Amino acid sequence: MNNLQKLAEVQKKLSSKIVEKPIDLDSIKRIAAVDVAYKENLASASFVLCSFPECKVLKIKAICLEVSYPYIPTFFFLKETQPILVAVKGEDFDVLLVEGHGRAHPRGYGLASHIGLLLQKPTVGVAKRPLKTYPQESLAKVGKAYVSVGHLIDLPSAVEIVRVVNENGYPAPLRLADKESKRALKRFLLGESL
DNA sequence: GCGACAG
DNA sequence: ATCTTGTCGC
Repeated sequence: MNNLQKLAEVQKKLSSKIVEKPIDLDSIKRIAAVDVAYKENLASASFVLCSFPECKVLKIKAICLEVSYPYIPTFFFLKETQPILVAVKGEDFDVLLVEGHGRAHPRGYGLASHIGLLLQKPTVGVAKRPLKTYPQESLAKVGKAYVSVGHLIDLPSAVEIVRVVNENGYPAPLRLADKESKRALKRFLLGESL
């Protein structure tokens, strides 16, 4: 059995630890989002915190790191987990939006689930495109976004949350995170060249 | 040559 | 994800 097959087995095992349960939207006061941008071997992970449900920006930041793993389809978490953990370290929020899938994954364990399990915080997977295969009923479409459970939340709650912060078909916090990670990356590279 | 699945 | 100008459309 090769390393990827072993890693796939790990995903299957961790998948059973994912908890799906409804969340009272009234208990959510702060929603966060993370995204990562790249430039060759450099990764820039951003963290955006917004009020909920108003969705006003409370905090925004980004960190730069060396890329440690390549992107391998269905093993996306391998490449983005480290940057995200560093960006989220020390931060607090009630629910986290992650760019990528959660349970809507061949083995029911995408990046959003992995981050949720590691942080033991509610996470929602939000992707621009669906994967080829995923568990039935695990994926929902909200605007242009494909939503799935990351951890400590259920699909109806995840869908409602994404609907509330939806802006032109995509959750505002994630759109901001995407912008910020790219902006920080360019700023970092420019700074290095001076 | 075959397949080509998030970012 | 990233490489990339103008261009078509709401």
